Amino acid sequence: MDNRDVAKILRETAQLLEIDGAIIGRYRSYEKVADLLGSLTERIEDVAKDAKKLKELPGVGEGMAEHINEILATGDYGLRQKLLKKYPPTILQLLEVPSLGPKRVAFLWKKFKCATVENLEQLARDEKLRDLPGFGEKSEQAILKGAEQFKNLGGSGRVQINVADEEAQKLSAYIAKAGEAVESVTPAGSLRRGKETVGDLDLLVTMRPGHDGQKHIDAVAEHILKYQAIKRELAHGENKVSVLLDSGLQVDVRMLAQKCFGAALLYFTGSKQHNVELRGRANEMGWTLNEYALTTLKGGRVVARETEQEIYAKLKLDYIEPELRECTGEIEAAERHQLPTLVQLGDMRGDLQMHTTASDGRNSIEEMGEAARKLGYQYIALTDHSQAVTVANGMDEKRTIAQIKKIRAAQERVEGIRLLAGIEVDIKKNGALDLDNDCLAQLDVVVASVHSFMNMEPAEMTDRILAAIENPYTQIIAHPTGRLILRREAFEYDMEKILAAAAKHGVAMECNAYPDRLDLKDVHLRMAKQRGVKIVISTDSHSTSHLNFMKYGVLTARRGWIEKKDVINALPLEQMLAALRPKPQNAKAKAARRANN
DNA sequence: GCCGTTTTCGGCCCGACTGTTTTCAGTCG
Repeated sequence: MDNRDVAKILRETAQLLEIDGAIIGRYRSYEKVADLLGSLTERIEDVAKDAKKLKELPGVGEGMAEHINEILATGDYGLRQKLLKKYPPTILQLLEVPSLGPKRVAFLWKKFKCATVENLEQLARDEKLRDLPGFGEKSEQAILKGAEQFKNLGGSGRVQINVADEEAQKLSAYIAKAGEAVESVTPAGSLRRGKETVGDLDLLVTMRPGHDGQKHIDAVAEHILKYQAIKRELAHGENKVSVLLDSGLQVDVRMLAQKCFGAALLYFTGSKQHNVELRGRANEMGWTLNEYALTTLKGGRVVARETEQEIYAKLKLDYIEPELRECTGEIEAAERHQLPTLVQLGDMRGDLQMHTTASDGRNSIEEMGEAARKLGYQYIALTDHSQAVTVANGMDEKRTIAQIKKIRAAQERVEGIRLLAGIEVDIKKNGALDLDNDCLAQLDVVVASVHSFMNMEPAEMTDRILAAIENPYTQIIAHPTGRLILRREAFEYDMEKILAAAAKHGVAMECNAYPDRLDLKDVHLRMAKQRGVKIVISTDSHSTSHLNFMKYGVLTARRGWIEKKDVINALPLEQMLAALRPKPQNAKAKAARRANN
């Protein structure tokens, strides 16, 4: 069982306990451990082998340790099963419906034995909810809308980071035009933390001093509500506007005085768990922290509020980058001045995976080179597909050799950037690479990846990737887990074994920056770093515009605590080439190289 | 169920917003 499976069982237990009316602390304790598992880099199965180590996890005591062991041993948990005899499993769906929480769900069950979204919708349509205590006509309407939304979004309701990022940019630009009262518009929330998917968008609007009265705030709110892409207004308070955009993305915009910006940015950036920790720390120091300020517990005197930096400093912490704020050890590291210096977009010197018209890309070698040069890169690798990927017009040995020549010829015409001849060679079902050694030896960069037989048994898939890593021509494993965000699960295999082999053989693991992939993901990148595996951040571009996806790869790497020194393509050309695994050079390849130099 | 330089019992982050209230409960982030 992996951490996610255990976390799911614990989270469901927490939800069922809450519906069942358990006291707050009891279900919170289950929630807390479920959250912890979501970000734990070690496998809980391994941790649990050592009883002492298991109980050292924050929030895991005698009882919880036993429950975890039960889950690992039996695949389920007695209390969860017991609660599911009392309530049907579908009752958990109801919690996903906006405007319904555990109290109302419990009430609807008690009153109507209602446990499905369909049943709920029927009750709302039959106007059976409006006369219930605590309900009314409006809540009935809200439930009806919520049920519809639940069905449309398949329950997930999250969008890829690039979608949220683009919406944020458009809306921010629009809000900035509200007039001179608006000083700045800043995205917070999971978008600022660089999470791979975003549930809803948080925008902070600071008001210019002297223009921050209610009258000005109301005017800005009015302006926002006239934004053309709004599907529905969800809430409108004194300093907050919530809307649903046509794209299905929910946006919360908060207007605030400039002097509170730091406290608000910290608060609304999250994560929730990070904030809880900070507030606890503030309390211990005799202060209280909320979205307006860090203030003294007694007397409410303001200690800090204008910038996040000031607040962290008062809490005796180094500044913590938003991408690290997931409560996975960043606060302890900040206390000990041991935070990593995260890689930045500006550190990137080149891009080592992209496609051209030779396979399934939309642009030529020259066009990709020109576009990359404009981004300030020193080098790129053109890595079209190999023959096994027939749908993408993959190249056999002959075409690959011809493509190398074309790239060398293009280099003559494109100045100011080095064009490296690469390949994205397919890892076949048996782990062999899809092109012969003579061909691979002539390439500057060999990127290997899986595009077929994705549903293999974990042990088989592990062996397959291991074979690819052990092949002396493999330098980079691209999109190592094959996941497509919100669409396809990652391959199941033994990540520990794969990373150990990559470290041993000097094979770099890719952080694929394409926003549908972001693969390796944050947790795996951190595991890779801890094991000394080198990282490559590449866009996998299929057109010149995709080259801009690099920022999402960098964000993901930052969430994995990756530093500039961990990233091969943050190195200048010669050093980057030296950092790639050296390939065996056969006589044919040497001759080909001599002819080119 | 966890946890403790105030506590081994009694708390568990906390404020905004909504809709239903005539002082508050539930939801949300």
